[in-house]
Amino acid sequence: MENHEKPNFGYIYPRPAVTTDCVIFGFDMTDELLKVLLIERGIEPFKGRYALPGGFIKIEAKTNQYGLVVEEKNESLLECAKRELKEETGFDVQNIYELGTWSTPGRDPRCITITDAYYALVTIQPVRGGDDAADAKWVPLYQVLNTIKNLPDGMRFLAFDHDEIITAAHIRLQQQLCFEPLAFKLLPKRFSMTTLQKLYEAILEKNFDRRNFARKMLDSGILDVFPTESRNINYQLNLEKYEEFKRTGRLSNLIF
Amino acid sequence: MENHEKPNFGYIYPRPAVTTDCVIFGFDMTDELLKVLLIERGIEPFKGRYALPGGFIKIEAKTNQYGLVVEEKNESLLECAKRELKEETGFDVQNIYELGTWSTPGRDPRCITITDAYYALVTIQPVRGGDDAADAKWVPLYQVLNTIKNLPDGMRFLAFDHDEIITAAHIRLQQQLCFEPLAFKLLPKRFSMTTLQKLYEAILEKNFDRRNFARKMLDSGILDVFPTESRNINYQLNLEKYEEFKRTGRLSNLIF
DNA sequence: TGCCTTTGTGTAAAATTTACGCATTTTTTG
DNA sequence: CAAAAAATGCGTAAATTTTACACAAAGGCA
Repeated sequence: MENHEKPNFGYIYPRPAVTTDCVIFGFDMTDELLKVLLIERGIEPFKGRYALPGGFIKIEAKTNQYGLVVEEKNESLLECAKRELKEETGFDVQNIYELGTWSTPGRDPRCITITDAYYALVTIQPVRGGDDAADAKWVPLYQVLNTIKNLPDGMRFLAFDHDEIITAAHIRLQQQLCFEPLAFKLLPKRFSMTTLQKLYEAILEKNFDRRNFARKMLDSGILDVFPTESRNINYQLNLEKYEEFKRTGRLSNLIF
Repeated sequence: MENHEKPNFGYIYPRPAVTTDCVIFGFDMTDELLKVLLIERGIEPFKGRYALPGGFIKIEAKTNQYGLVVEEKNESLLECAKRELKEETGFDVQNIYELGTWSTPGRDPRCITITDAYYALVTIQPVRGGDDAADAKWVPLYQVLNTIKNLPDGMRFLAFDHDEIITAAHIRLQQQLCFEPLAFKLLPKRFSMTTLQKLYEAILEKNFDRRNFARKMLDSGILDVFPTESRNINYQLNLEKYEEFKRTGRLSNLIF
């Protein structure tokens, strides 16, 4: 990382540095809050501020005896995002989606840096005894967004332009919920209807009628039903039926 | 452009080259087809093949007497996309949206290149006597997509990975149509209801009932009505009312 | 045990979507 | 130019979906 803080000596045709950043969403079933995973920065710039996990793309250049580049190997941006996530938070993320690029001149004080932002959905482990990744912290999304919204003009809460990225990620998550069964990726395999509803409410910032919500979900046919020991019922997403529903059904049936 | 074809001599910490590409959509009212603007490449690689307009991001680096970079100026990726569009096609594009990045290793035979793809919506000028931009060509989208779909495994129609980009752009356009009045940006200010319907049908690849389509559009309240000399009626998007509708109305009312 | 909360199951009214009918104007074509 | 064909404006009735709300049974808690 520190490599890139140096000016690019002797490089006549400048290229921007390229990073990835990732908004990791998790649904905390204990307090029913949608949360994001933030990292406290240990180095400048923005030392001590919270930031999205991320880092520079890895390119391995092999040079011959004359210093000429004879072979280059790079990872894709998606691979970069996954690798950085694993390194910084320990998460092996499956459900990760591209959000967009941020490239405003001056966004990184060190050098010209463009970032490709992602968002990922994980299930927060109910028992999290001591984080692997030091300084990683689950923060309620609404707290972050409110803080950002109420900031004086020109002030920022997170490092770099991560305020903008996290705001955009939330909007995207809301929209994406209309086309994909994203919510289920934030839950354990089986869940109660109430939990599912709380999650939808947390993401969309709306409240739904309990009975209408359940009917809509069940009528869509994408859920398998599992009785529990108690009177309660658990549900599980049936992926085949969901794909079928996407093809034949009215997608707007899942828009609330 | 050719600058970047050289290996980056002596640059110890390699960075990828960064480009933008853009899928320009236009609706041809003469034949009621959704079209995309393609450029025939005049240079290698992929000389003679069609490609999306685009190019490398501009960074101006000032070096001092010792060759150290003392100041860098860059454009944002969006600015880059707009500039390349203007240069290559003559279009001064207003309605342009980010699509995503493509960064698969090896996608550019010259060097490690990642591209940030955009899609733009323009009104095709009814009279286009000779294109400003040589070798720029409006091609029916369905023709391009069909060609791509029916290609033998491993074969490509457009240069680079532009097959994938154009396919993704179409899907995005379809989805975006549910949240934004995108279609109107492909039409002249005033248009007939039939034209609007044909455009929706072209984008979504579905047919609608004429009377139901018109009612849905008119009931949403986002259109202003203008009589013509003949019995026919013309319409025009009312942006204020559309914003109002986005806030208060059910967005799915505009999903077909 | 009694009270409160949560969960499962409905039902009726309102709103929306869908599927057409028909007369009139405009365009096409022999 | 006139007849046929296609396009346009204005409807209505049935089917479906959404919304609003009632009530009984099960579980948690003082």
